Amino acid sequence: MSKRPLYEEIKETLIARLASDQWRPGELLPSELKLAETFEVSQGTVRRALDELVSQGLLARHQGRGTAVTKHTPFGFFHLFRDDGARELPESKTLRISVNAASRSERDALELGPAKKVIRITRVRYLNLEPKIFETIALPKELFSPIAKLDARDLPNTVYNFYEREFGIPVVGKRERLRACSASQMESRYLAVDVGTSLLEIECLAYSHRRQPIELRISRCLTDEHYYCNPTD
Amino acid sequence: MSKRPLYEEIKETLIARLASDQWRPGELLPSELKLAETFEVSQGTVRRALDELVSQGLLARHQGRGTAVTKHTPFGFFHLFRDDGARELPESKTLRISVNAASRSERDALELGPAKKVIRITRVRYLNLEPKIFETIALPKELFSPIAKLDARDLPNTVYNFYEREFGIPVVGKRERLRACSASQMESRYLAVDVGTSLLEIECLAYSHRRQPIELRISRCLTDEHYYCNPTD
DNA sequence: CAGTGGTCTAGACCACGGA
DNA sequence: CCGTGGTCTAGACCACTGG
Repeated sequence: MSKRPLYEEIKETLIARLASDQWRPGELLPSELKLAETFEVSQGTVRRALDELVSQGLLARHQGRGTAVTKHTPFGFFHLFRDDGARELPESKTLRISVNAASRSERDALELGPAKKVIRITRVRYLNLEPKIFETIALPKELFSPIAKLDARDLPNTVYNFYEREFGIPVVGKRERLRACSASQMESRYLAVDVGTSLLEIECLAYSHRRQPIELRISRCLTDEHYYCNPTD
Repeated sequence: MSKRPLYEEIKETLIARLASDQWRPGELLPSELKLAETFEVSQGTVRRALDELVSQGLLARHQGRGTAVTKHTPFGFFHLFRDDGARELPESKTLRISVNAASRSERDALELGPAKKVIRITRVRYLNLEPKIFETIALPKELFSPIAKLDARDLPNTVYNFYEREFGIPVVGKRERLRACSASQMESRYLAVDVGTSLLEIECLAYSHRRQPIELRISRCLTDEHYYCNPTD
């Protein structure tokens, strides 16, 4: 006997099935009527559950066609805009892939036990062919160990899709924290600016279903010609 | 004859009435049943309109009591957190209130014609008693001219509430753009740091109903002990 | 064309708040 | 206690998609 609304339970069940890959991204779910039958509720109730999952970005509805699992990892997930408001897709050049002991902050963010290891990826990202972002990515080694053996050239530049395609781990959410910082020696070299130049630091923690943390990414951005805009609309 | 959904029209009507101050912040709207009668639709339809206004933050519902107009201008509108995750309320010290010709960027953001004037307010904001933010606020003079005559000491530090209370102009939304920048001489003096120190610049455009721009605010923040976190959750 | 989601109705019962 | 919003049902008709 639970006192929770039916649509909450249905939502949870659907999320669990999504997490267990019962339906693949792009695939169509059963129709509302079908779902209503199987859950033994009315169409309106299942509709409410679906609506909330849509607003969470997990599903997408198409009138006349059906309800589909979103291929996650939108871009639209990339929040740097040119000063004139245009958006540009970044190119990436991976510098290095290595395995290290997780730092304190990485353990905290990724919820790793002590002595756990992370795969660390460093890369430079280009906007309009100019180096603008110096990026460090930390991944739990237990989840992604095959990546450690990859050649830097073979890492695709849209890694979220890669995680989903190769490991079945979709990124469904993120949390970002922003600060100002100063360019280190290495950053200054790769971004072709003076040491100490002001950079925008974006610390982004990506997580999958059940809010399991997947990736900690620290991007340090030159914002001389770009700005960060959050998705508040 | 419009082909738009009924709840959209109802939503628009309600927004118009809110904009015209038919109901004051904190006041209770008529019940769903009453509204359904007056609009000659079913309760479910009016409910959907209300739900969307709630998710836009214009209304708040309370089971057993009714649906109320939100007093806008939350805090929760303030996005700087201490590194340990705690949130602090900023104190303010207003330095100067003046009237100037609007700059190019102010005219663009506030949608002002040429030769229009703005009221410009500069202030320092303190977190935990330490100066952390240097802030410049630009307001269209036509909307807020009484402010120009105010003594700097008389400006409250939660100005959004002030706009709503004194001018009947509620802030219902904002758009933020972030960059890294370097402390100018004046900023370095008030924030007690070296010239050139990296600061986080938050450019915030606040608007009222019908997306009318109200205020352009540029906050330059020391992020040595704080971070910015956007409301993506 | 059949099947889907999108809108809308008119009821029902419950949980909560305030008088 | 009554009136409120919160949930849920079982229908209806429409608009769109695809074969």
